[in-house]
Amino acid sequence: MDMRTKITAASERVFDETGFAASGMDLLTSAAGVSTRTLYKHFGSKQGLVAAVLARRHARFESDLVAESVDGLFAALAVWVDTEGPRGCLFLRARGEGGIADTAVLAAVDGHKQALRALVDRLVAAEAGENALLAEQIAVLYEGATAAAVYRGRRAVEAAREAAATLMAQARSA
Amino acid sequence: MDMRTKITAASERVFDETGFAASGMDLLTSAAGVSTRTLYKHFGSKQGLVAAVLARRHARFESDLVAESVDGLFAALAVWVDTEGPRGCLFLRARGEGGIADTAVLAAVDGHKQALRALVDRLVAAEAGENALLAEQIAVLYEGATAAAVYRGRRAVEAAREAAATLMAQARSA
DNA sequence: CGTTTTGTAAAACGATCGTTTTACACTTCG
DNA sequence: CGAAGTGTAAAACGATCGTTTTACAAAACG
Repeated sequence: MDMRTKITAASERVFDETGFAASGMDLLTSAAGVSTRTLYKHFGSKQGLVAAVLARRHARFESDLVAESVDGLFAALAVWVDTEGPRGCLFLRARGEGGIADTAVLAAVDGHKQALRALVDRLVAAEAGENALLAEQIAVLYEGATAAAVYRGRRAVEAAREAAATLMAQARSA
Repeated sequence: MDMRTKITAASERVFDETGFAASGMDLLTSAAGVSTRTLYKHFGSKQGLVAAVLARRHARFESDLVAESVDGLFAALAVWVDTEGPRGCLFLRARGEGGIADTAVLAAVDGHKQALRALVDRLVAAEAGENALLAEQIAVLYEGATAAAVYRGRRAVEAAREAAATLMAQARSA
């Protein structure tokens, strides 16, 4: 495993569990098992590391969420919540912390959300035809399941999954 | 206006716009127009101020969201987003920052979310009878609208509102 | 073999953090 | 009047922050 992967993998976990601002460089380097100097050689700054972690998160998101249906999207989210734990959307959390939300971070958040939206659009269109409102509703359900799972756990994802199925069926029959 | 209100009102805005960890005490005191000493006399610590701000937020939430229907709940959220701006749920953001999420903060988050859930339960029961799954779905839509509005704006709230209406109608006719 | 690269360990940098303290002004009220 | 209470202004506290630097080890490669 190369250094960049080793460091971003460990940092992703630390940021996710501890928060961005609250994760100091000492914690990040010791979690990755590398020296301060090595980390700075590869990422330049903490903001650079944050951007790299968000890029990794997005790549992981895209490889894990290979859903071919709206229902499969929520099934994949349920698996993610079970295996990674329910800690909300890391992109929105980064954005919400403001102090670390520089231009690169904001661009990473926008890119991720646009990709997610494009996926939802495609799945909805395949099952119920082009329907911008329905796609927005499914996307809101997905976002809500991610956020609500933080304090409601698996139930939130399952409820969102069933709500999505109801909305899709309703749109298909109309 | 008494000191506690003056300080918590200004701090709520600062925390919301800047993030918790990224808002230093200097920024908070100057935004409130008070001295460092006065702030510490009233709140003891930054964590104490955060807890007081979350308590104020919850009180404001309860007085603004006097909804008597599920649809009214989303209508009130639309007004909130229009007037306050879409910056996500302040409670989940506080929780997500980890570094400031002490026991008091976690308790404030839980209390707020349980109150929100109780409100949804009551509104759903009044319109469609006791229905735990439906209430969970409406709550997820509400949470999703709050989160998605950060990058989708008003549209997310309107989509959630219509999705909730569809789910409520479906449940009422079943 | 000698140089370059890539890494570690650890000290040190200035800046900023949350917090405390010192010193002083203005009410309030017995 | 005089004491207590509440406020401001500003310096200073030690701790920690992100970052840079110094010193050195081990492998890679011409």
